[in-house]
Amino acid sequence: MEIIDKKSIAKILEEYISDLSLKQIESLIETPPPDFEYNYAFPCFKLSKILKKSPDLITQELKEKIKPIEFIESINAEGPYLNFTIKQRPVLENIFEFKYDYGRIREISEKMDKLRIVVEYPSPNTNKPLHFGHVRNMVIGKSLSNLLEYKQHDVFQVNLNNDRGIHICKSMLAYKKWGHDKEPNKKSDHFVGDYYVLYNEKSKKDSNLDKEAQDLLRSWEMGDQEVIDLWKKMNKWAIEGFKTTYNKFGIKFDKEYYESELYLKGKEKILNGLEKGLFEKTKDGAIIAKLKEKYNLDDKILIRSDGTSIYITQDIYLAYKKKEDFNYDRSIYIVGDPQIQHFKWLFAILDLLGFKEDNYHLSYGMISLPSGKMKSREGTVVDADDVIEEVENLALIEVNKRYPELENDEKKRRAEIIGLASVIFYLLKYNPIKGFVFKPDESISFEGETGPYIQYCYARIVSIISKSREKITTDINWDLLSHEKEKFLIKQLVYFPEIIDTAENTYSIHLIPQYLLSLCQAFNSFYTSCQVISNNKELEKARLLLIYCVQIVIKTGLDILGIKTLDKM
RNA sequence: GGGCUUGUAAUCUAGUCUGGAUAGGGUGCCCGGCUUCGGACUGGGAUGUCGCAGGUUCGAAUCCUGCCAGGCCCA
Repeated sequence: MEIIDKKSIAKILEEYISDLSLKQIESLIETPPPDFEYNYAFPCFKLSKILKKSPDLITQELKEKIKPIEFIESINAEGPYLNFTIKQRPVLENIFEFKYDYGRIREISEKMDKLRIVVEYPSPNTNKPLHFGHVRNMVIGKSLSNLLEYKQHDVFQVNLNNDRGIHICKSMLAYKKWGHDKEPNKKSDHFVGDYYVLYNEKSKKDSNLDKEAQDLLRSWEMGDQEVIDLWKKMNKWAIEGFKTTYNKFGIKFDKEYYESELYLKGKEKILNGLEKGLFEKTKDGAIIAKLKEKYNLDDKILIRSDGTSIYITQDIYLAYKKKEDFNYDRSIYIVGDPQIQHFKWLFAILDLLGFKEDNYHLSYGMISLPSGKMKSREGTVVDADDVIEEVENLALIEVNKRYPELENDEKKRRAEIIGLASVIFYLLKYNPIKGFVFKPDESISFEGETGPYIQYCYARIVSIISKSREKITTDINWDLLSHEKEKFLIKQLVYFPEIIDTAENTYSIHLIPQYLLSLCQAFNSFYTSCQVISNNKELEKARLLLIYCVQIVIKTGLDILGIKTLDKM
């Protein structure tokens, strides 16, 4: 067994290039444009500068020096590029042998270090249901967790419920005034959210309400039993409602934190830091962190002059708490980009306190509507559950069109899987840094670069395999996979492990959907020009192996994204 | 006022970290492909000042500087 990837190519080159390190060589290796048959290319421009020779000449010389390698089909000098073509056989043999592990073939064979990683998401407020922005957060958090787990790390998924503060008091006040002790007659987080919207409607006309909400918050802080009971009841509804939505996406938390239990904590850490001279006290008595010199950040107030602490104090506490709970090597926060500054401060202050852990804020852009920002207080949001339901209904219509005779339960099962795939894939295929405008009609589709496109490809493969009477084996005539489409398809398969690797190292989940699209495009193109089942049984066996390998890779990729496959769709 | 970030065809987007082969895809538009394994598919075509202007370089969508526009954060 020979692992085939960029690293393997770099190792070969290392023997012949003394002027560059292995790492440098690896980072120079690139993937040639699609219509080149080569799998990898090494451009010799850098060497040309060092050696003061023309890149073309260096390429030529390298080509002549390099001895034949087991898994390399051919090495080609083309201008300044040294091109490598991989043999097909070891690629398909690796996939066939490693199956689901193919994407982590190095970790499995070389026993890499395991890390303990905490991923925190989606951390909602408990006064209103989840909206589409939360869905983006959830699918990023979930798929990243899946990816890290796939790469053999111990992953702990945690959630921070923002369950206290003025926002929840507003919902509580509205319920108190107009709720008449009703029990939820709909999904319970939506029930709670209705009162939040109601509050904001009423408060436009009645300015006293804001004062009453503040009073309610004060009573809560004083521990007024009646208020606490109401607060508990409504939070329970909200959180129970969320759980149903989390379940849809297969999300389960190892631990849930509650702001109400944390918000007073962290003060001692600050006071401790003050004693050690890490922070400063201003004239009016506030405590601040001076971060300009060391971190090039603005000063940050930690405790106000009236002694009340602010939001960041509890996050400082929570960082320590998570360390205590999970003894992590790395802690990742999935939080939207409005909070970028907040996390810069948080990490700087933690660093100042001597808490030198590997913290990372994975931020993502906000989703807005054609009419502008989503505003939950006005109810102008894309509701998470609504979108999911809508997409599932669309999928049901499609399933109905194709299979009117199916049992209703089966139709629904398929529609749910297809609909979710569409949503998840749509949210994960773009670079998370970009915000975007959600247009319901255009955004969720089943055609083109979509989840169902990938699922369809998978179902086609399943269908062919089930129709063939041949056994899938690596005992095939390797010379038969010579069609241009076959070569191109195998070329895509080679890249899977390093795509997974880059996705992990740079937290770039979107590389996986992008990769699956190119793989499936390659498959569909192969499909239209190459018949698998045929009278030529040797050819059938060879192609069967090929599509079986494609199936494994698709399945592995979709699994990481949290998308289910269907044998029939 | 300070900081972060985005700008690629009608439209959405990959590529930008680490400069390198013809800027890849999708939607929409035009013309094709099912008596062959699933047409949620596929073959071809038209559409580009890679925001603008300089600079660095043999070579810039990619790096640097300035400007313009959007988003966010801080004050």
